[in-house]
Amino acid sequence: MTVLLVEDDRLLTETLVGALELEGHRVRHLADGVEACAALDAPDHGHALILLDLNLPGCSGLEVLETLRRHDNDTPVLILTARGAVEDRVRGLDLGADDYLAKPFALDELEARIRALLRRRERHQVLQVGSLRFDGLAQRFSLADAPLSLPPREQRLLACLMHHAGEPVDKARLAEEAFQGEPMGDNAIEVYVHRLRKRLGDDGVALRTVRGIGYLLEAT
Amino acid sequence: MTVLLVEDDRLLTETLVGALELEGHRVRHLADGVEACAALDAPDHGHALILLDLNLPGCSGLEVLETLRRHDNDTPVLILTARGAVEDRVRGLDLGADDYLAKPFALDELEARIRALLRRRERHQVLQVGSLRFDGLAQRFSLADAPLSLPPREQRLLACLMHHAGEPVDKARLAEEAFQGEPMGDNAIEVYVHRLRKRLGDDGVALRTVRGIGYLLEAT
DNA sequence: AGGACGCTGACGGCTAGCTTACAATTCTGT
DNA sequence: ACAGAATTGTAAGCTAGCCGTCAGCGTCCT
Repeated sequence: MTVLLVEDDRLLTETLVGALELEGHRVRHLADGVEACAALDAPDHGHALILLDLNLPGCSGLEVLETLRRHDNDTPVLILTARGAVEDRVRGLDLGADDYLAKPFALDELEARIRALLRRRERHQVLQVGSLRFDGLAQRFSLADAPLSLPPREQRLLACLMHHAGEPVDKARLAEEAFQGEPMGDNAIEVYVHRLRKRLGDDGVALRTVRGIGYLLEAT
Repeated sequence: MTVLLVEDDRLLTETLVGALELEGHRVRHLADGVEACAALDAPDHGHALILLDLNLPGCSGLEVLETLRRHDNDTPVLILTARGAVEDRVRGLDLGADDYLAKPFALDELEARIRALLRRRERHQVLQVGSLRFDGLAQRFSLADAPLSLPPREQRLLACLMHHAGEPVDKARLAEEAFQGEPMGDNAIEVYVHRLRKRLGDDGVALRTVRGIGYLLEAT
């Protein structure tokens, strides 16, 4: 899962992207409020955390946040705001932001808050479908109580399917959530699904294809 | 199912009622907050959707909404509010409204939101006719407790028929709702109905034809 | 009877999805 | 740094089964 950074200051953006990637996060960046609203329009957009500047071109960060919460999306949001803009901060928290940080801030401080938010989130993330389990904290899978090691892309794909276990997920969505817009061949998803199926075998969990719709993970 | 419109502006009301009925909705209208509270007092008031103006005589729309949710009623609510009344809007969403629209708005926009809300609702609904069930979330059918896998067009056709179970649906409507204006032979619906009948067999549900009118799905 | 409407089975084009193979890239251990 | 292994992206062929159409037949109404 990636971190979404919504920030228009170019210098700060570069600093943050660098620092976050060094910490091992994958980062997606948007500089415009309208763009951000659009990107967050899908019910599940595949971000683990959103860093949100309130002072944006296009539409304000508060509107972005409002849009997000209106979609019943509870992705943790950390607000970045100018020191002294108390009012905005308060409104942000009212709208369901999870934390805030006043600029300028120390990078260490930011990283600590991010870790805290992600930990809080992931602790809830032990998913199970049939005999397949996913430990969100350790980012590891096990199948029939045996650890299952997967290459990164297959991990992300499977995690995404587990998140939506029991309901079909269409390919476009899988591509977006698991591979975050990285360019890819038109049958890449199919190939990965094929590889995943080989690994999963027939051990109490099935990756069914729903023709014309997408794929669906379910217990057997 | 009907749409309930709670709105005191007479002109707007007339426009909306006209537009909604043109879209095929049955509309009930109340102009007063107190009346609305009373009407929504029953746990199931039989409305599919509520369009709620916040600025009402009697008692405010927010109170209506609060009443509604206090009764554990999760009917989708779309708030209509004056542009700029951000605070009310936010409170509305907090109280469990599903969406809002700032006046003045384009009718197209309203209709799009309504469709979205109703669709979202349907997606989480489980329909049942005789021994035939449709799980809206998983987009899957089961017949006599056995999973029934259908090709996409047949799925859409059957879903549409189940949605109007017990009442006849004419072919033009089926074509429109299930196939969304895609071009098709004049015989296509009949062929699909035929294929569906073969799959459904005689397992407690029948797809009767009402000559000159259309088709009708019912339990046997 | 005659016509309109609906039913049914069959056929062929076509597309979505599956599978395999292979080259490019990245990872890993020495 | 190097070789070998694993992962990744792409292409190509294959298949099942969906989709649309048609022609022929049955059924209902007047």
